[in-house]
Amino acid sequence: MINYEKSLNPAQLEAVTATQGPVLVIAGAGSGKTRTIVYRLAYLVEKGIVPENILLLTFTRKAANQMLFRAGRLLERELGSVSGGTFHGFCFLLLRKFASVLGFNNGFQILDSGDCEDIIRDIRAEFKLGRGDRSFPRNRTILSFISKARNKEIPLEILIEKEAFHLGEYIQDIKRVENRYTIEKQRLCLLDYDDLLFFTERLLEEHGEVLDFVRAVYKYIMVDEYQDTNLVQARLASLMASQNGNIMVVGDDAQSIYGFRGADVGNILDFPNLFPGVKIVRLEENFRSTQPILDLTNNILAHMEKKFEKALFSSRKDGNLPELIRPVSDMSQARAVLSRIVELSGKYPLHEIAVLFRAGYHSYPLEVELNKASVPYQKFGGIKFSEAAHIKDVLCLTRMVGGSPDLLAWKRGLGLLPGVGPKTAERLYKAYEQGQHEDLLKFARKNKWFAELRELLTDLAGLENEPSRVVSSIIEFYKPYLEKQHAEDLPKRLAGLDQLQQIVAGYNNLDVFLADMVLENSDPLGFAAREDALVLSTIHSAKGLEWPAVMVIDLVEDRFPSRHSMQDPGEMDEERRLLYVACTRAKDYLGLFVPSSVYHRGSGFNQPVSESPFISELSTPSFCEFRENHLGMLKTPQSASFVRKDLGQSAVPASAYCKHKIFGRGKIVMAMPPNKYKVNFPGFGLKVINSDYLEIE
DNA sequence: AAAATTGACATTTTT
DNA sequence: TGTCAATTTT
Repeated sequence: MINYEKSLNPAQLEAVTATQGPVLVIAGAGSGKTRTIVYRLAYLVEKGIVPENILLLTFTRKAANQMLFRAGRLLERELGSVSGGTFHGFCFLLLRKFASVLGFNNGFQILDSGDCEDIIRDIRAEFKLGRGDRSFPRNRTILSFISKARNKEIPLEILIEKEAFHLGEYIQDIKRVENRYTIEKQRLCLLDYDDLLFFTERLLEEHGEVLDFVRAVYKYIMVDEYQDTNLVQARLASLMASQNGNIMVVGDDAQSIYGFRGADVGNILDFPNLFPGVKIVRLEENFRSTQPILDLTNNILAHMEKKFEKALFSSRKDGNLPELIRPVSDMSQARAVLSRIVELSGKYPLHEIAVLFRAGYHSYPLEVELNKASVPYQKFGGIKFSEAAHIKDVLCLTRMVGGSPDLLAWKRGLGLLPGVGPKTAERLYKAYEQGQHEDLLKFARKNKWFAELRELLTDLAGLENEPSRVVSSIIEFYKPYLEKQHAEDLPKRLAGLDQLQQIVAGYNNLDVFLADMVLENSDPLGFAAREDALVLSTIHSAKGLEWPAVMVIDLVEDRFPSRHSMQDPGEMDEERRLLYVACTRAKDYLGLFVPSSVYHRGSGFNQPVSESPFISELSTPSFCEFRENHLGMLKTPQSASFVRKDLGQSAVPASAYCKHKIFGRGKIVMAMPPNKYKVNFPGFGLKVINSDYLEIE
């Protein structure tokens, strides 16, 4: 038996043991949210609930797997029979099971964003929209507005009026595209991400027997990261749970960072109205970060326009102040980060150090430095593995193996063959769809590459349950094309194909594999993070994770907050929450980097940039500041330390960050520490510059 | 109709 | 940085 009282604090215990009826858990960052869910899973099973009756919806499948693994370890049994995953993944499985109910007799395919763009491109060509008009919105832009309008459930024209006024003149054209897009998807049995959710809702609402089935199976529902659900997801959850009301949702409004995708903080705030009699539990004790780090994050939160009071406190009272480092440029920033990493790696293994940033490309200069220094790293976020051109090629060829016709896959797959372009590909597809095999045969006699592909597809037909064999054959077929097309970075791409083979080895069904490749962005090598690699990640992909040492880079205007968000105060708040999420990932060390200039593509020079307003607005310095001198690097005294006045004699080992090689010589300007700290730099002169800064000579 | 070439351009975040 | 669309050549 598990001793819950001993392992959990009172609030956590309350959330764990409230198994009947609706529960809302407001879980501050680092408050043991995952622990609570894990123990609750175990508790339910110990109380005799059959694992099959539990549904755990999380933001990534990786998170779900981890929780199931940990609960299983507590119980000393496998919990694989709990259903867990993302909303989208769950919806896919449900729709697949009941595809025929919705009229998809030959199944359906899931579209990734590249597929969707292809459809939009065709529609634009057909309507001859935006020919020669350079300001006509890009396909990607059109698509993102269509999706956003759907997610927010507001008409497209209103969304565009509100968020993209400059596109006003194109509203009618975009609406035409939207209509056609919907029709086209239906015709080809294709579902995009949003369709998965809306079709599932329709399935449950219009088919009572399906709803009854779902309710009978999933008697206990838990939803993690509820602050990032959108309207239809919230409706799905309540639809499935409303009969017996055994639903627990967990979230933190301060960490809502997916508004751009239609996530609605209102969901978590409205939950009590949706389920009257809900039990509300607040987890406010932070087990992750040291108090100086929490002081900084509370400081960030204090500037929120819309404030929800939250009093996070830590039992880890000691610890270093977060540091703020101002390198002269982004290149210099990369070197400074590298130098910190080298130093931190004496204390922590590489995979316990993370560098976080706002957008995928912000890490490029750093990646160059890491490669030069042969520091292994693993990057999360940015481009999706399955959307890299070569992976996508292989996946499309694989899609052609399944029996059901798939126009997009045919177009891309056949387009690889010499002598075949869009027109021919479409012609061949039509022939295939209508069973005119003679036409295909005729072309095969003319084009040996097509003949070869046809033969391969025939050989692989019927191997739906051995996806691994299918994919390896496809890869062998594809390799010559890869060599021809991507000769420059061949080794990297070949390695990617190897990875793909490793991934597919874990599947026994081709369709499920293909769907997962579209639905599962997280790490390509499964849920085992590499043990020996530094972590680079966008902040969005860092959600829910934690590291002993965290660095946040590019805290400058236009990058963080992103230039796009500057107009709307609501989006500004979301950016601020994003910084909050980034900083609350840190357990012991937090480093914030503000380069004074960044490389500007257009001019080819470094342009000066000002610091992020989120840094300027921090009222009292919650950090120790270092400024890089233009003459070179600065050296800090090794014996420097901060002494907490209220702790008497015991010195805080601030020297840990005062001996960096990058700070080679010159002067240091640092922030005046908060009142309760006293600076102690033996052997060095301290000069007060103003009420905010000290200079050390 | 397909392939090669040029020229412009735009870059958040993710299921 | 590479991606995307328009243009020219095969």
